[in-house]
Amino acid sequence: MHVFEELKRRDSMYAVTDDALADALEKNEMTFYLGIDPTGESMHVGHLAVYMLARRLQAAGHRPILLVGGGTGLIGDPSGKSEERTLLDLEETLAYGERIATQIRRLVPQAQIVNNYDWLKTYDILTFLRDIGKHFGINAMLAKDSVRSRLETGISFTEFSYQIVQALDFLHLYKTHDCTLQIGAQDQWGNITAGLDLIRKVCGPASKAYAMVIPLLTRPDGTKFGKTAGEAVWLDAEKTSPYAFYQFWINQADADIVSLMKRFSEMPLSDIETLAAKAEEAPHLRIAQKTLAEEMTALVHGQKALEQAKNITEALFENALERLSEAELEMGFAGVKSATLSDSMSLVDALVELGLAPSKREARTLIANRAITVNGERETDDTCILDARHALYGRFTVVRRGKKEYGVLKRR
RNA sequence: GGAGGGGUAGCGAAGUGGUUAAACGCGGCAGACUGUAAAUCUGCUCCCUCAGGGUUCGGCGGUUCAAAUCCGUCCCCCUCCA
Repeated sequence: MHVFEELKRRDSMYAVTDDALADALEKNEMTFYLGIDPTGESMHVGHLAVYMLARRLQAAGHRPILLVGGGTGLIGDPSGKSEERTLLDLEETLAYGERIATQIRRLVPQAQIVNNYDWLKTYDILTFLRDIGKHFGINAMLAKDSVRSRLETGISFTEFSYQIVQALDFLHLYKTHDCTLQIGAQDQWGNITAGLDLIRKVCGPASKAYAMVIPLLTRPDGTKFGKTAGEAVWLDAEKTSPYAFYQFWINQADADIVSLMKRFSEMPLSDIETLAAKAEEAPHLRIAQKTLAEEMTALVHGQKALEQAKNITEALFENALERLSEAELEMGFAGVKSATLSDSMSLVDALVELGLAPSKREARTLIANRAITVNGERETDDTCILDARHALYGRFTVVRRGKKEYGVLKRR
């Protein structure tokens, strides 16, 4: 099956500018680009979908350029933002850019990585206004969703200009790298088409460039994909442990998992269908969730981290902490809330200290409600004191609230 | 400008002088069941601390032994009239 058709079937295509793209993708080796503005220190799981698209195109023989928006990040994309953002520092943006580039490199190994700060930083204003600005009609710019939705609440000239700056990227890559396709998420449509318009005006009607955007991830119940308890699921292992990342996928609902597999997994569609059939027959095994969790965790964090995540999952959910080695305990709980303990501490204080309860009073309530477990044993005594007797390997005391929230006390 | 109705905990909504920290529903958090699911059932859900205390019913001021409840005043919302 051809990539274009495959992408359609995988619900990974929301819109393309021109159906001739199907042909172009089939006949040529195209160079395409995908950009991200480094507005934070890590990407999250929501960013992953479009990088999977990049991988698919790459696997189909096309050449990816992954752009880090050190320059555009300094301007601020108004898309999807209801109000003006405060500007980020240059150093901060560049530092974030470094970290994000590292993540990108892992997701799409052989890709070329560029930073638009390199060509935007020296752009002079007269050239910009005369050679570029002339090609942009204010009316068209105002009509873009990203701007129009802000006319009521207000938008600065800086953010208003964002679409031009991003268009400049596409033009630059078109000219210097023969890049003829930009991909992105649905909300980037306006910015991407701005680039196409600019290319056509600067390079003439014979120029040919395309856009392809993926649909937003939506869930049947309308809740947002990519968050657990309101927290974003990050790709950075420091911010979201590989175990938590694995769990995020494991916890996807049956109703969503097949469409998520189509979007994220690199398994052939036929295999996904087979898997979906199996899952429907025996939903309790959650084979689809497990398969996707494994694939995504291995991709983002590597095979070793995946093995750990699975091992920890097994021990935790079978309530068999003793099965974990000292090293596994240490690594497994690396990402969970922890506190150090010199001698002993009351369970109530420990719950507060670990952030598992907001106050001592609520800690007691949780204990009374049978929500608290120490090293896998339910503890219902709110006068319980944690000391050396509770320490696994003489070092770790694992406190759990509810089914999935953990904290660990580490003895010095 | 005039007439009426209303502002109660995250949301919706009872309560119109005293056992009311405030019914009930939703949401949230747990427990049972299960598949780390859904549905269902059960408990908890103003704040802090051990017993006990503190602060709430739009704001402020008053009456009273006692106020979400009565009085004054101010602010905001809705409907109708001008």
